[in-house]
Amino acid sequence: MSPQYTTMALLDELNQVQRQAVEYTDGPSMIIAGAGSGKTRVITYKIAHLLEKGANPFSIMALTFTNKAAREMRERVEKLIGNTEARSVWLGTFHSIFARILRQEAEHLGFTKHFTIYDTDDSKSLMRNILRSQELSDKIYKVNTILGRISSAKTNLISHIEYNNNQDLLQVDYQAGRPKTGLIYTLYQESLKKANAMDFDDLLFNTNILFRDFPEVLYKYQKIFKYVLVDEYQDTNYAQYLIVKKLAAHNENITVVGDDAQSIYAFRGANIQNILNIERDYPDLKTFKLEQNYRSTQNIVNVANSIIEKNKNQFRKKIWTENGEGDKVVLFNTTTDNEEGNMVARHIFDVVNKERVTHDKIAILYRTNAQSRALEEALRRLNIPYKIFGGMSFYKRKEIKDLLAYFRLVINPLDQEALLRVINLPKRGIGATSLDKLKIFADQNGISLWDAMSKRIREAGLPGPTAIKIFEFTQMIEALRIEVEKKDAFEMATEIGKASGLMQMLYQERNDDEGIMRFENVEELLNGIQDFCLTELGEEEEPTLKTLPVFMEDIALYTDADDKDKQDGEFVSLMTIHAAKGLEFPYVFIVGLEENLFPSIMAINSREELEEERRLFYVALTRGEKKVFLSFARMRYKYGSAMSSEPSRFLMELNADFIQDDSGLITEPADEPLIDFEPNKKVWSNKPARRPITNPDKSRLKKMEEIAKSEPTSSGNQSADYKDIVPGAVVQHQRFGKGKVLSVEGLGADAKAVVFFNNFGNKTLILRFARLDIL
DNA sequence: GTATTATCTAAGTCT
DNA sequence: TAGATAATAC
Repeated sequence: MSPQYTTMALLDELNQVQRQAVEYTDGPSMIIAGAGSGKTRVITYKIAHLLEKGANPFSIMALTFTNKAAREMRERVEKLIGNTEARSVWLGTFHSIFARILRQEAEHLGFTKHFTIYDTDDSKSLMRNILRSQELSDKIYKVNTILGRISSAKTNLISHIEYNNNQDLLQVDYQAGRPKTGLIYTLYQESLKKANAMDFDDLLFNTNILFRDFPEVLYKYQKIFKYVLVDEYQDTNYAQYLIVKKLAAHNENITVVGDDAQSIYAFRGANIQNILNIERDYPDLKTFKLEQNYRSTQNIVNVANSIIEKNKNQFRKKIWTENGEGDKVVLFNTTTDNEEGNMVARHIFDVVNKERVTHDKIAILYRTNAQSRALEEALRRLNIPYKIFGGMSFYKRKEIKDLLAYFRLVINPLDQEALLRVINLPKRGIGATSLDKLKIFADQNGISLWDAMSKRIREAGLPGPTAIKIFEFTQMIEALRIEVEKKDAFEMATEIGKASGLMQMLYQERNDDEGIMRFENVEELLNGIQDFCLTELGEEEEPTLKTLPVFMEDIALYTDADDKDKQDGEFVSLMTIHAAKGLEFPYVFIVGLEENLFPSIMAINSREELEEERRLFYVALTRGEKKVFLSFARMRYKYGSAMSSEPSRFLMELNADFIQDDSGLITEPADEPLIDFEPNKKVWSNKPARRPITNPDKSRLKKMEEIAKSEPTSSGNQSADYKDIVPGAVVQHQRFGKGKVLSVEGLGADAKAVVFFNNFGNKTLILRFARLDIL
């Protein structure tokens, strides 16, 4: 370990306030960090500074909200001080760090260390089962509503027992026509316990229980963690607040970093109050305010400030910058959402060609994931490389979840959701009727479904052949189970794939394009597991066996945004504004600025909700470094039918001085009469005073079209593109990356190509689905 | 028990 | 539109 920097040199890279914040290491502090003010820089330098002062890396806990932020932070600390020490810092998301602690201490709470973490789909499926067993209508007891209610109870540390004793809560449920919500909460928690499983909220809830009921355990961790740092503090909920408070109570070396103006997770229980709480908890709290923005141009900062000023609830502060004035923020509009996509694509085409920037400098941000489709199609038409974050990720695919469910079951046979998912996959003749009987039998005897199947199947009253099939299934799982700690993850995974018959089934189903994709996806998962087993082995630490449970712990809280393959390469990034928090891009497009979309229709009924939407807009704007584009469409497809839309109220709040208004919405009123795209629909009916010009800048538009058309590869329909896929061509695949075409068989969209990818070897791809881009 | 077809309905952001 | 569930036929 040889520090590359001395402490002094390290601190010289900070401005005065940043430096003070970093140097204040003994005692509680809060850093209010405006957008782009070097927040991550301060946290990483503080960790590095602590290490240089001789702190044990194991004594530092740094909590973030996303794995991505955690990884980025770790990399930056490694760069500052050399990596061996940085690797030992407890740096991760709230959920992953406390899942780790919960596994270590699981037996205190009546779980095993191999408990399963249920994702949202598992929770929903479990909830549906409970509603069915209670014969409650899922029309009245909406799965999402009930789960939302349970979730908010848990984040406020209200157990199901307390819930059922709380007259206020019961009253609310009663008046909402859902008097059995409390009972359902109890049944839900009991099911989780029986399944040796926790949902996302339980990870925080149970950590609180652990620290509350086992003071000696709490004390142990209080002594270990001398320094606790929390990123994005404005987005913590009560459960998180209390964990942090308890952990830090012994040493009081707590650093929280946040910005109330960027609080966008109130819907998930985040509580701004936590900022006030911490001031109350630590009367000698030292506060640092970072207000200088190093990221954006003056125009962008000014526009962002003009928006956030409209919020009543905020700690007054204003970010400022010494950066240049820059271009004005561009506002344009289009007739439809598809046209919006086209316009964005053309603007990107223009920016790339004129400003000579690469595609990875550009992001398109939207309010909802559903908006990505129109954008995606438009980008593809102009051959603009892009990557979508969020939405359907690799780990959400059916075939992947199926195999993972087998893994889960082998690790934790009590995992009922996994069991139900795979018991009849491939088909074993175990249908719904048998399972219903078994569930009733298990409930009556107070045992788990797994125990009913594996231990008392004779008593369940099933037809002989069915009982035998079920018993054989449990025997197969048990046999695999014996080996799960002895073999490495890859060996185990392939064995499970084989023994279950799943691989064979998928192999046989490769008769259409989707079948081939499914098989390839599973292959990719197995390759990934192999990589997992190979990496980190042979390093200086003692080589531990990378077992399947270790792999599963690693990916349990993995999300699409963490995908390492997606980090690099020259691609336009598409994501929700929520996902963009903490990121920055030179060019940012914020699309769909329409009423009922942004602000969301769900959030226009109270000032609090509306202010959160406004903060969201503020977050979006402040992602931009050089230039920001805003757009809205006058018509948008929703559930297949066209709906007219009005421009967002937020657009009227923009300070026009810093806007280049191509839409005519906020500057000059239109002189031409309003032209409706559909004569019978009144589009702007509610906004008589401010009428928009109907069309965007036509001359510009036409020119863009010419540029687009002059490009040989972007001249229109997809079939033209297929012609370019010939042996020898270098292509780009969304997941496999760069590759070389070896051979092509067939014609047009249905043709199959064999492509060699550097990282994945030879793949046979159907052109229609492969979406290959010519490089 | 399984495969196919018809019907219904969803509002959103994330670990 | 699309995905999930219910109904129907085999």
